[in-house]
Amino acid sequence: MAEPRRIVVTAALPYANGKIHLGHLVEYLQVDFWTRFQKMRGHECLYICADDTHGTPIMVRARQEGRSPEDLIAQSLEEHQQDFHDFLIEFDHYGSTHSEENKTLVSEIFNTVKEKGHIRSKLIEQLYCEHDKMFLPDRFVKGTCPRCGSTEQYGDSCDKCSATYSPMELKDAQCSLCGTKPTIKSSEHLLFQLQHFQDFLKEWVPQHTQPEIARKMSEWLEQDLREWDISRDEPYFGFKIPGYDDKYFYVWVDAPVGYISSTWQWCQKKGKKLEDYWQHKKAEIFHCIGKDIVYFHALFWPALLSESRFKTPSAIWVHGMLTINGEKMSKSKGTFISARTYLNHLSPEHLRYYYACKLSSSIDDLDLNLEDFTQRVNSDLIGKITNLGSRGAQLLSKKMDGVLGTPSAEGLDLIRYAQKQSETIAAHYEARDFSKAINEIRAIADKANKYFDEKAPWKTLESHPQETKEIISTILNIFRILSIYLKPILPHYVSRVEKLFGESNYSWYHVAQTLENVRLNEYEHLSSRIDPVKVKAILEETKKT
RNA sequence: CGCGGGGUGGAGCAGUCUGGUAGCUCGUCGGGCUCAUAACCCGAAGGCCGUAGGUUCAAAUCCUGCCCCCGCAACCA
Repeated sequence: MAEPRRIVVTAALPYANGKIHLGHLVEYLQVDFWTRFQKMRGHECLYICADDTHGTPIMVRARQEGRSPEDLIAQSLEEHQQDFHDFLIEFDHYGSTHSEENKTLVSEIFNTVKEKGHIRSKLIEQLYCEHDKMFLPDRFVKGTCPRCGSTEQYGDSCDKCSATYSPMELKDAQCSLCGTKPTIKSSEHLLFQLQHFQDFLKEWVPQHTQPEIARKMSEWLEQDLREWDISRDEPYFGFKIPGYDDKYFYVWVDAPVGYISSTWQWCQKKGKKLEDYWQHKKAEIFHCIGKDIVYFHALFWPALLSESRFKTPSAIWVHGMLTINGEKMSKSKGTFISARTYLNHLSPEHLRYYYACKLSSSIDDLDLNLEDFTQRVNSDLIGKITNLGSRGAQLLSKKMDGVLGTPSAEGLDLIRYAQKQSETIAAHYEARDFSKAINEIRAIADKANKYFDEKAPWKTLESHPQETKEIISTILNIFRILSIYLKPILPHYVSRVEKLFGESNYSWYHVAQTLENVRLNEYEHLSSRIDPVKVKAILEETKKT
């Protein structure tokens, strides 16, 4: 085995103002597959995440619910962690951006870029609600589009005619909270001089993102970059900017710093040094994000990091959005399925398997077609793969003595073939082409089923017990190998397979062994078929809530 | 004419860079098997590759226009 790598992988921090839904899971699950795979390969690989807790929406909601923002984010943190846990997502550390560590690092990074001359202040005019006593971000202003006259449009753009404009241009503007007509008020803002990083980013972005993303980013990079407003006025829920009494960091400044501070918390827990993960030249850092938040991660974030003591990321992995039955998730269509609602009816491993079947390293959207989901899980995972173990184990235990024999030469050929796919499948996992990995795995299962059928061992139990056992032992060894390949995706399922064979803690390198003369433990049901009624129940529950 | 991505049998995808009999899985239909979670095996039907043009001996693949879907458009997160 090669020298162990030292890797930190992050998934985007979920916002504390909302529930985890199936769209979020596209990201958290694929990172979970990848990090579990790396760990099986013997590498040090941390899966780091945290709740994103600051900003206007949290403050406003806490105010509406008559409680403190701290109380709200504490509840959210608990719910999020429970959802992730129940989806078998295994973080090495799950923190919060509302932590002392994060506050320290945000201030440190800010002070560094300020000392290097990348911050200037400027008076900025903004809509202000006299009733709610706050400046209004774009999404808190509603009015009529100045171009096409559509009503109920937000402050930044019109979803009817796709015009973009400033909130000041919006006609009949109203505060979306209280309906009051906003006034215009100016205040001092701090601006990060992103344009200082134009050359750096022009070179950096294409080297650290997928080609499609680099093309998209060139839209910004070919123009002159603009300065980025990183301060917000009171009232705001966030960290105060050092040196100012009434200014707060914009949530998108402290959110990505949460990647580092959450790693730092893990280090403290484990007695490790943060430098080894965020500064050491051997360390690899990957950010997995949706295509909706690319510019924060591919422009602002590397620019900030480039002036700090920390490394810029090794790569940014951008994935597409989730659609359900081919359409955007929608509350009105009842397809805004929360993680919890799904879990109330179905096994997390079914969704894990389905997403793995469809995930690649491209930025294409991923469609959760509920009918396809049901069929694919039932046919592939249960019918082809699981059934192989079920047939083999029960044949051996119920009709024979329950002890694995030695495969024949022909059987060994098949086992060797399954073992030989190891590096191909590993390469697909490494490249995050999970769908290709699953294709390879399924192809092995197909061959095994064919072999099973051709040899028909159930017919020769009495007449040729020796050969019969050779065949069943071959099938079970292949089933074992398939399980090892599937372990990053189906951790609980595979732990039951480990138990069946009297083993534990499969690493990737367990595929090289062939099991012989081992007594099987009792066969436990590994996974159930999806009953379409339960899929319907999920949709019904979603419509109700 | 804002930018990027996508549109391939009923469903989900591969193939497009490097033109040359349209491939995989599911589903459907017919047959086989009965060890297994109505699972497994064999066979068949089903596609003018979004659309209209162009280049070429030859286009899903290269070029152009148009339509539809997703995302972005720097103060929503």
